Amino acid sequence: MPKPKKAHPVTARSTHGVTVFDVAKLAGVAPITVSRVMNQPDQVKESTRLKVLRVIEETGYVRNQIAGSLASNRTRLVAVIVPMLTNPVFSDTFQAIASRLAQADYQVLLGISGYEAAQEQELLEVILSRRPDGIILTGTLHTEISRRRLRATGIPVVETWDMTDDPIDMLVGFSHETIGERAARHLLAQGYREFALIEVDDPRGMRRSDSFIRHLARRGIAPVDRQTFTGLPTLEQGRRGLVKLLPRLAPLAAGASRQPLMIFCTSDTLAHGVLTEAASRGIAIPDQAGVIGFGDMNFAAHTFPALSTVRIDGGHIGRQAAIALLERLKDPTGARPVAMDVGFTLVDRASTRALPPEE
Amino acid sequence: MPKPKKAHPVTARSTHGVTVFDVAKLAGVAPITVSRVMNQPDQVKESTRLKVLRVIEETGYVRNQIAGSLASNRTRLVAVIVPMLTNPVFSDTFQAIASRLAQADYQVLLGISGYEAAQEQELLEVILSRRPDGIILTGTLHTEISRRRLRATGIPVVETWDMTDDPIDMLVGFSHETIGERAARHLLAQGYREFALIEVDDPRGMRRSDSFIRHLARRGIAPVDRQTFTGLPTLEQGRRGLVKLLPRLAPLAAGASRQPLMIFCTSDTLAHGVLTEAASRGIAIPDQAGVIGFGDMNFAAHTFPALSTVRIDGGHIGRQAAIALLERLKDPTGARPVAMDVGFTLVDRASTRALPPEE
DNA sequence: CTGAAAGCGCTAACAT
DNA sequence: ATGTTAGCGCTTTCAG
Repeated sequence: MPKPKKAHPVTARSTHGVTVFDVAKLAGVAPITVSRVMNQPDQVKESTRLKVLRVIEETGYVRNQIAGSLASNRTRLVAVIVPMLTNPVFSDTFQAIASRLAQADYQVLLGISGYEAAQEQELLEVILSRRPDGIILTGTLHTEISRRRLRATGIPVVETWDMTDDPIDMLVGFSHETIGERAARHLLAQGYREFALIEVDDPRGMRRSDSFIRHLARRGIAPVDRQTFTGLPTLEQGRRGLVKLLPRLAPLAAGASRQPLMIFCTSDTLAHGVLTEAASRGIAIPDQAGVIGFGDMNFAAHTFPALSTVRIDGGHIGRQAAIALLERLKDPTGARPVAMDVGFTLVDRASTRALPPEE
Repeated sequence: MPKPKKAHPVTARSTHGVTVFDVAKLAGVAPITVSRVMNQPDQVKESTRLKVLRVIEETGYVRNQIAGSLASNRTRLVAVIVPMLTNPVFSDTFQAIASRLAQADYQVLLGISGYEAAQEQELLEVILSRRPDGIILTGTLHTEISRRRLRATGIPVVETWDMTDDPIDMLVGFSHETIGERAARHLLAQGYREFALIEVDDPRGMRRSDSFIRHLARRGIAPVDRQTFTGLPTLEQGRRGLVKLLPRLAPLAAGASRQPLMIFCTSDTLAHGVLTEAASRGIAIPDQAGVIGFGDMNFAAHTFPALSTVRIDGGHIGRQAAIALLERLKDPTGARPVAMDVGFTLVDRASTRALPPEE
């Protein structure tokens, strides 16, 4: 007598669940046919398909994707690493990615890196062990080990929120350098001639700053007063930044006629702090000083005065990243390189203004 | 001659990767020992452990959690379903959950329900097929099928952002009814005697509204002018809501002395719309009308005037939910029921004020 | 269009 | 402290 299989002993091994074998037996077909009903329904005759579907319904069978993934070597899982979800620009990106991928029956595995390349590397280790079909990263600043590992796996990767000449694989973002330069051009065109800068020591933001200053220097404006803080940007730092810049504003307070100072902040949060401190000190924005931020966070339009800023469309980045990845997953062989610049928008609100031409 | 195993043929079946067998052979141990080095390092003698770790390092072995999960029937995956990530309160909750779980070596699988119980049910299907070790849901409004399925699986479930007498399993949230009542009490104590309500047809928000009105009625104040809109709350709806309430404000505009109208909004976004419309019409807040919102979204403190509201600490909910789940996962047998009310805070800002006692 | 056989890579259970 | 055996539940491959 052959030993009975599927005895469902109560151990950690068994899930007591209905399996394809159970469904197959009840439907009078082979397990593989049940599998086909779920994965390639077109290849199954309608009558058989309906029969199987009815049994699935009756038994309450829930497929086991774990087993399926192991056998097929595809997980329908995409891992997304984001620095921080409490920043609305990233949650927009993430939501867009998840929505677009869900439409194509992919699920999203989240990792939060906290802006740390080292933490990202650890996350990647865990993530790779789950064999995602694709990976979407934020930024292009990864450890060399991360880059090597990712390239070695051959898993499609999309880097977002930045541009680089040496992407791991695909790329959807914008150029921090271009933002710095375009902002400088724009503010010069508006008539500003005096500049200061408030930033935190985030490398991406500093690339905007550097580019901003570089362009000003080319136009003969240097040096720029640069207040650099440490860590994630806070309102408090913006306030302190303005306090440090007070000497630059003093001459006007004394009645001397002069151009307003333009304060370039690498984050809306810092800029918001500047506005707050200015209000508390009776410094008139934009008359005594102009302020521009970065991100167009949801409060930017509602500060007083409303904040001029650089808008990044996080949702758009997410959608494009998802689309690029899906394209590749659909046709892994036709791997054209993807490097999409989604650009940005300079948003003029009340915290800056066009100045009358100089005498 | 025995047929050779592990020939790594180039097919969809093989991943060409290093496996535990390869590592085991090179380290001169059995595969299970390699497994133990990764999962129960304490059970392996230090010398063997180091030997195995070195081989792992040298070969660049990346473990396959898919296979591990199938064999051990544990995935170290927690599924989280959120209505919408672009709402900061939910991204706070989600981030807190992901961070806390990551500390305990669990990864997070995201699902976005778009506030739809039907969509949630479909998501659940996909999610259950991945056999998560735990599930965290937003709200308690699920389809009956979802509830049954979840109970049937025996997977630990945490419902959040609400209270109910009949949870699926664990519960971490607050009572919408209590909020309505407490808000009514508070505003009555401040001296308000006339009330209106702007809401959207979200069931959770309407439970706050109903409770608010019920309490006012008990104090002899009825009926309350109730403006109900459809869909997700927008600033625009708030503006239109105030327009509809203009007749209630007219007598005061005509010079008659009377109490300001108190406008209870089920969302900060609606309340913000009211403030915006009021500003554009020269209606004085809080003198002619008081406004209170819900959520304490990040703009609430920065509107003009600053918005009074009901604060929910989304991060706290997320952390507590994660902790409750981890506790259960650590000791599945000692399953005490969890039903934690995290409460809320009434935040008084400039859009409401204590009125002088009536004559 | 359907099926039989053979794993995918790992770990539970039971030795030793 | 380590090893042997036997799957976990599905899908690829190769035949009909």
